[in-house]
Amino acid sequence: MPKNLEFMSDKSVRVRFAPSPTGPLHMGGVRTALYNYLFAKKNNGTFILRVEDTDQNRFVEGAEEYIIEALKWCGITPDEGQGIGGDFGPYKQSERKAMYKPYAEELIASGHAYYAFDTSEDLDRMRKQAIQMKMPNWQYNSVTRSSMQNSLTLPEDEVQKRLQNGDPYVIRFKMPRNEDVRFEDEIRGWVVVNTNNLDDKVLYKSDGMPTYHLANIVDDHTMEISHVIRGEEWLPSAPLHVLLYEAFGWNAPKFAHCPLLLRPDGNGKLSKRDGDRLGFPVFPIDWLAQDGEKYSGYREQGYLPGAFINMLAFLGWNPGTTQEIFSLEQMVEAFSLNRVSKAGAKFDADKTKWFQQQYLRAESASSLAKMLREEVGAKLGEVCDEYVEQACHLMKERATFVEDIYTEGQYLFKNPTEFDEKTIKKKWKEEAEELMADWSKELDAIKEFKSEHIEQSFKAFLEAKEMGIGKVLPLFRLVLTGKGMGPSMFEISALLGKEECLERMNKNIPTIVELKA
RNA sequence: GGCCCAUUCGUCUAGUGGUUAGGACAUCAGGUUUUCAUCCUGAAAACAGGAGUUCGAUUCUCCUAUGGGCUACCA
Repeated sequence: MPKNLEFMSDKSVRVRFAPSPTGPLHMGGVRTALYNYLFAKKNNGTFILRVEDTDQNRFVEGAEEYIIEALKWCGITPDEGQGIGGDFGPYKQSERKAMYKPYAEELIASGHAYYAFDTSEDLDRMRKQAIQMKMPNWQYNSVTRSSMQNSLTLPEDEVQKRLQNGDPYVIRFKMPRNEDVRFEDEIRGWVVVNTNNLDDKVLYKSDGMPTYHLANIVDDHTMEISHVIRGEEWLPSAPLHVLLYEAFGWNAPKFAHCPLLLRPDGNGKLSKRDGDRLGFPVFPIDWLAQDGEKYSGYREQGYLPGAFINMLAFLGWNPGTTQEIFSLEQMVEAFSLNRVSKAGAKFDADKTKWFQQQYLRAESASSLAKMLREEVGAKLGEVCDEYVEQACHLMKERATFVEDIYTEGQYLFKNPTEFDEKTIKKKWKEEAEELMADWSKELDAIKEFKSEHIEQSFKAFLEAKEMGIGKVLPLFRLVLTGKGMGPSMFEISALLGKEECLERMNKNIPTIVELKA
């Protein structure tokens, strides 16, 4: 029996990716989105994008657009949600603002929440005092709330007066005392927390916005979310969420907390600054911060989206077989939450490159040619598509990025101006000039200028000269390409064509002779 | 500090009481190649420690250590 069958049985699968637009989405977030997407598709479900912008202070211009574009580049586009639409909108919490207050009030009416009038300054003072008394963890909770300014301690008419006055207030969850909250996480199994360790979280802020906790529960419920798949950093607040569902009398969705992405060096979770410091991107696509600082992305570094996604998926998930290269469709087929690992995974830049190399190699010469044109465009000069395609064919085995095809194989597009010193030193002997001049004549005599004919002619030339291939071919390579290494010289010369070859022989032999002297 | 989560080669991981502890990346050594890359072959490399449970623990339980997360009117 398929392991996911249980999810298909009662209600349909609806999952959401719910980032907040406080900046660019980093690769950890992309992976969470990916797991949501894979899970949804695997179970014929719906993948929803919801924007959690309840913190007006942290709003960053362009972040929402960035998220949508990044997901699009990765190929994990939502079925429903912000920027797409659907029957459960709006999908941006600031646009749902009006609907949260009644829910908060419902909780007050049922005794699960209360008004609190303490200001941020009051709370700061409490915390500082506590630290001075060597109690570093002051919390607004079942014991401290009795000495604070709230609707549990103040007389009813005083509460009403303050509310009518428009005094600022928040609504807090009344955390029950000494209760074990338990839930079964799809990845971790049973998690148990005692409510004595939990505080009276603010549900509704004095600015009229809900906090993440309230908005999250209300939205997940009203959007009929079946599974909450999110990062491990949410695990500590999951018990609160479970309690909230209970307080509302709603069925809670299933939870799955994914392991975090860790930095490859040292400790801690992967963060914004690690990338450019350690020499790899942490973002899917470039992000230009408002202070002008640029954070680089995989897309602009030349990674193929498939490679990026494949690599990400394997940071914390595996199919249980030895197959490592998976298209998005194959991943959907193979995915299941119970094969997601529990421990955090250190990001590995080398393996990422390896994935990229595999994906590049899997591309056809013609699609590589197309990409190369898009990337380096005019630098290629006036060459036909077929030529570019051949160049890609020759270079792709030794390239990691599309751009490498050009940077490593510039000589395919123009006569080299630089000649590898080491090769000159090692291979260019006294007789080289004459040898190459003779070979030039042989080249000129080749009627059908094809790889196999050039090779035949070359072999004959070697025999006539009674010389080994290792003495002569590197010289030919040096003259034509300026390099000491690369693809087959016969294929290169065939691609360049007779005319170009002869011209380079004429021009470059004297240049090298001069360099040698 | 408190709470929660985690712990197999350097890294990502397979493994669910009995295995020569498997694979991949990286590393190293051979082979192929004019060369480089690719490719092929091979090598080195791990169950954090300690108690239990058991005929037998990498696998189950507990403790310790280490790592990580959370601890805001942020998400």
